[in-house]
Amino acid sequence: MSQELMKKVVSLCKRRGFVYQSSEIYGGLKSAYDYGPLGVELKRNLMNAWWRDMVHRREDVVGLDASIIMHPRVWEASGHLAGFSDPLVDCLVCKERFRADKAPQLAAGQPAVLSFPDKGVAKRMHEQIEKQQELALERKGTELHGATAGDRGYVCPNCGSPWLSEERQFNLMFKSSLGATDPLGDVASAIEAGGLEGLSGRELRSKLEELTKPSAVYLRPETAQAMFVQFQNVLQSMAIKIPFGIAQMGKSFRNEITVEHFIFRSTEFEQMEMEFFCEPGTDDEWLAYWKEARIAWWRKFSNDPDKFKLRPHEPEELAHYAKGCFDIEYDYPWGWGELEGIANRTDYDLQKHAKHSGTKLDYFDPTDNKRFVPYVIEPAAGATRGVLVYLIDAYTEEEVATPRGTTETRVLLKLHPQLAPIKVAVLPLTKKDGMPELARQVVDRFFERGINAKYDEQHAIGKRYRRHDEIGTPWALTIDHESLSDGTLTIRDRDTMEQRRISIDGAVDEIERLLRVG
RNA sequence: GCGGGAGUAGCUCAGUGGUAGAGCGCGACCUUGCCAAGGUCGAAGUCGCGGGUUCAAAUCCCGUCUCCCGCUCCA
Repeated sequence: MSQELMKKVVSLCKRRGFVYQSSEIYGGLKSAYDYGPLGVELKRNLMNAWWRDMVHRREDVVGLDASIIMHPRVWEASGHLAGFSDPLVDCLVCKERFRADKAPQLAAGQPAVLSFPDKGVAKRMHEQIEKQQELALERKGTELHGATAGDRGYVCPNCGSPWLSEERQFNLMFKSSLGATDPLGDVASAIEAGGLEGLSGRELRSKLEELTKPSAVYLRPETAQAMFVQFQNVLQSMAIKIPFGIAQMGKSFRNEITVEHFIFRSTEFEQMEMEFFCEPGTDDEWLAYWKEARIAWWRKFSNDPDKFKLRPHEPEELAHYAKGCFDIEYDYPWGWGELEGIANRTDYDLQKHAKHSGTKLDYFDPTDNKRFVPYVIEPAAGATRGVLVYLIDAYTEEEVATPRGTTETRVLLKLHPQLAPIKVAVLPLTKKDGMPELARQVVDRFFERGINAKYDEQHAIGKRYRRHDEIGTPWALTIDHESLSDGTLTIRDRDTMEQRRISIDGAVDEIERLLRVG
């Protein structure tokens, strides 16, 4: 059922020009998507709404648009260079994949007991292990006895098996090289000079890294670090006082271990992040403030506010630098999942960058002659996730009666008018009697006011209504015979399908009014 | 990355070795004129890609890419 919903949304996205797979004619590129003519409008509307509410409508938040490639030492300081490579291991018995550092610790030589969900599985695994490992085990119900832990010092968290694959490093940041000369040239020279002969795999790797390091740069895995790195510049150039925030929207890149759920988790994604700098001691209040403000913001544009919830992080779940954290989760078709994280990052980032850069990153409060390193509350939202959430939220099917006495399914996107790609469709009832000409004049009035309107005369009127329902156009204005004589037109509501007459001269003002109300 | 499923027209899918199909959608025209109406005609497919088996492959085999589900990670 819910998987059906996801399929329908994905299909509609392609059919109606919201989201296409990247490089599709070349077979597609894994986890890369392009936003089509309607998708780009939806995404921009969402991001502009965020910017408007987070920056323009507040005195205490300013914007930033930093470069995607920053000094590589930024990522040393932030911990991303180290922390983004977690050793992962596969269980050779049950095929579970897990993080080595989070697996149950068991000293070498200790008895390792394997356990499985039922006897059938246990029996099958028993035979498989004895065949593969040439080792006799004893089966007691769902458990297998007689194995011992290896030198690795841990066992599979799922079944308890000591038979594990090699630890594999996953480099989650996208690496590139800065400069017009190819760093592989240096590697080639080193090989020619014989400098790489006789090295072990590990030594060779570190040597190659050393050779390529001078030109190595990374695509940012999050937009946040730029706000810390530019903290001092913003503070000084804007004459702004704490508490204040720096907001930024933009692309980030992560080599995720697994990408999934359409645009939910992709290697290239778009974020809307804000770092709110406050005095230590006020951080708990600000975390409470921002988590409420942020979930209210998401709910504002939704048809189903109950599908958003705040989930506090368990202490053991918290990132090492975070003092407290709330996720805003959405009830996706596959279950609850993250949409935004609001974290109390303490002074961790500013301290780190101060130390690594040798620059003081603190704040002097002139009112009480106090100097301190601010704490940071970070509401970090996924913009591309937001697009997906509102598409799912908006997708609606309803049974409607036809004039022929049958019923049929009407598909509509109940997008919030401020998010809808096209705000208003202007339709001549027929292609005759000067209706198209008058309708075009009406569209021009919307163009002049910068409202995305669409003239449409193709097919019968009912079909045009339905097509605009499907792309979420909230209002349709129809020029009919009366329009020609009395200067009025009908305005049709997407959700109720109800119509009323308004004056043509007042149409633009009316849509602007509805857009503000909506 | 590992395990499972899938890829045929824009979309949804049928087609299991013998001339690539349907519905919807799309385009033109006729008719109608306020909720996917009817009619006529039409365009559209590297059957994901590459290789192999075969007289013959969408169909069988191998490889590969992509998508979906699970594990894991995160905005």
